[in-house]
Amino acid sequence: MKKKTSLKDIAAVVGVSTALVSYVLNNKKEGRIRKEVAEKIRQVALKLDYHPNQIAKSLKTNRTNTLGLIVADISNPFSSALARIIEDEAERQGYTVIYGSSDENATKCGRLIETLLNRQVDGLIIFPPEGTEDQIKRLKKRQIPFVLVDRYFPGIDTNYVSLDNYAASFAASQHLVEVGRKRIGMITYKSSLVHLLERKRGYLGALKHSGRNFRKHLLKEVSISNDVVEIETAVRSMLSSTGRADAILFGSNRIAATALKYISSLPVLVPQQLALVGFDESEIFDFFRSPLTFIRQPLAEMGRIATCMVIEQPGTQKKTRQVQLAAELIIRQSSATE
Amino acid sequence: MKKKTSLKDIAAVVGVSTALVSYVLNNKKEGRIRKEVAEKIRQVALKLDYHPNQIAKSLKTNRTNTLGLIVADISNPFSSALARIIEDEAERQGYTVIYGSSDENATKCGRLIETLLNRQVDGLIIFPPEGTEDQIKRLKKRQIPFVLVDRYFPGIDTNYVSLDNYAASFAASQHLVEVGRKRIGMITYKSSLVHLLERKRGYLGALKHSGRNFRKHLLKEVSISNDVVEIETAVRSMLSSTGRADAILFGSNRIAATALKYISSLPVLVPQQLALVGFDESEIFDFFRSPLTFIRQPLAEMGRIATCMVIEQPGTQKKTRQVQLAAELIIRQSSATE
DNA sequence: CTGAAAGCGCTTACAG
DNA sequence: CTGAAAGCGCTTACAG
Repeated sequence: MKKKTSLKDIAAVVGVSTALVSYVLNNKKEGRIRKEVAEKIRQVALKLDYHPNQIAKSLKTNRTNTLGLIVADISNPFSSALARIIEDEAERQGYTVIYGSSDENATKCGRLIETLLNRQVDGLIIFPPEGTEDQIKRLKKRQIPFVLVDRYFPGIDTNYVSLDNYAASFAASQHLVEVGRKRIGMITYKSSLVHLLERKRGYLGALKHSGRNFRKHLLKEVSISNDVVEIETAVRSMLSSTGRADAILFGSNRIAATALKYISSLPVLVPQQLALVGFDESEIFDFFRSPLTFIRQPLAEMGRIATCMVIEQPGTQKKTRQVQLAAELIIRQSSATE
Repeated sequence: MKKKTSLKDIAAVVGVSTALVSYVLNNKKEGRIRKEVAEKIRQVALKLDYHPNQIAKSLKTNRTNTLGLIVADISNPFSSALARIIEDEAERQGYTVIYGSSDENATKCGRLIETLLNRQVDGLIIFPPEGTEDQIKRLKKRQIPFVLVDRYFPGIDTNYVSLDNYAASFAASQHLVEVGRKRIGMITYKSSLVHLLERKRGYLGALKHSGRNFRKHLLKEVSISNDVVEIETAVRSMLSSTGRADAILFGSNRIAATALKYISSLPVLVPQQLALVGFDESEIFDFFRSPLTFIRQPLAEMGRIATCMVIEQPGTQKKTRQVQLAAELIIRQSSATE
């Protein structure tokens, strides 16, 4: 790379100090600098194609105007949709974003946090994986501005933006009850992450509320690694047992994708024999033989609020803010009344 | 944020110069520093929870170990899949990545390049939108290490990694000929971007090669903004005219997604009356009533090569490298023999 | 009103 | 062998 032109170069040409150049180019001491000098400086800056070195500026000001984003996996549509919203909102406020994928792995998340912090990001937006409580506590203690998205830890008082997963899951299950389903099942992740626990709790709550019995074999918890065989096995056993499911709620769009592919290959009628509801959105929901009923998360709002929270957060730790957003149940053919 | 501990703090505690601390912590003058001093420094660093400030380091070394990535839209699966591969490869080599979405807009791309450069990225990986020739030339002149991905400009000698789009499109069209299709259509983008021109050229080439006539009404070029109505209109007119299409090749996964949704609503049999082939991958291809035949791009290779190219590129401009990767045609039901 | 000097947190050529 | 000094490219409190 060719050497870039610096304040010093401009100062040398014009015959003033770098300080003066800095003032002029940042419009700092408006009017208090001689017109001709200011004009000359601007001209030379243009001619030498000057572009400020943000790194140097950051070292001095201790602000990088950079946000660190740690998602589960940038190639997952849920993550990348949020990444796009965060990018746009960050740009609007003059920030750029560095990203990393945790793969739901606590160790990798820890490494990522360290890397981003070493790069002096002004704040962190994190989808925390299971087992990262200590990392989050440490961030708090170090007074790093950050906000948790999608999930959070009830035991730690932090900023977060999340869906009201309990209500969303309750509403979806309730809907299945209302369309006359008797044996409603759920496939979700085996995890201690609160958003997933809430989804399970919402499902159980709705069953109880409507006097349905909870049947152990209709609640399947699969590994968060999204193992295809495990999900197919779960579907198969829910549909083969004596009290076979007549409805299934999927705990995530990844689970739904795998399960739907498998169900497509089975001789089961949707929704007649089996009603289905998905969590999150996915283009494939439109292409399943009966377009899927699903729980829509307000991603735009979620991303925007998270970005604003972490940027606005003042140097001095004010009190934390928790936001729970409401989901919307989009009812379509896969859960139509029989 | 609390003040972080710096080399100075450690030096003060131990009673040595910051230089010495730097040497020890970077294992620079191994053995040439007294054991006890080195040990003491390491201990204090640990106790004070020292983490090097990459910003300061960067200012001095003129390297940030950061890559700038400009995709079309991070929320598009094609972009985000590549973003993930680039992230992984960059991490392996000790780099992090800043991203931005151009939305296929030249002005936005220019702004993005400036922003990333001001942040002193060590290199740029770019999906250049239409009309960015001057920006790319400028990058070359400034001797910024960069690599173009997916598309490139034939008139500018740069590094790039792209698909052999001509061959891919030729093979797909040829395949449709071989399964007995007579009136093969294509819906692609109206664009001067070389990868899209090549796709069109491959289609036309295959027709010619097999003695098929090119029929103007069977080649539809739609706006790159992916307008739903425009794509639906294209499909409708290809299927309604007298010489109606009995096969369609889609020029991108976005076009395919919209077209497939529309075709699903029509009383047309796939593949009996209409064979279909898509470009790129998409989960929805599996869910269309006849799983779609598609052209698979070697994304992993593409991302990896691009990342290595931009990192390896030496300070002194060596000669550029161009890579064209071969696609794979995945044949499935949507183009099965009648 | 104007601008020289100090310093952000590092690295490393160079002097002793 | 050991380590003090200079400097990367900026900003801004402060002196004149």
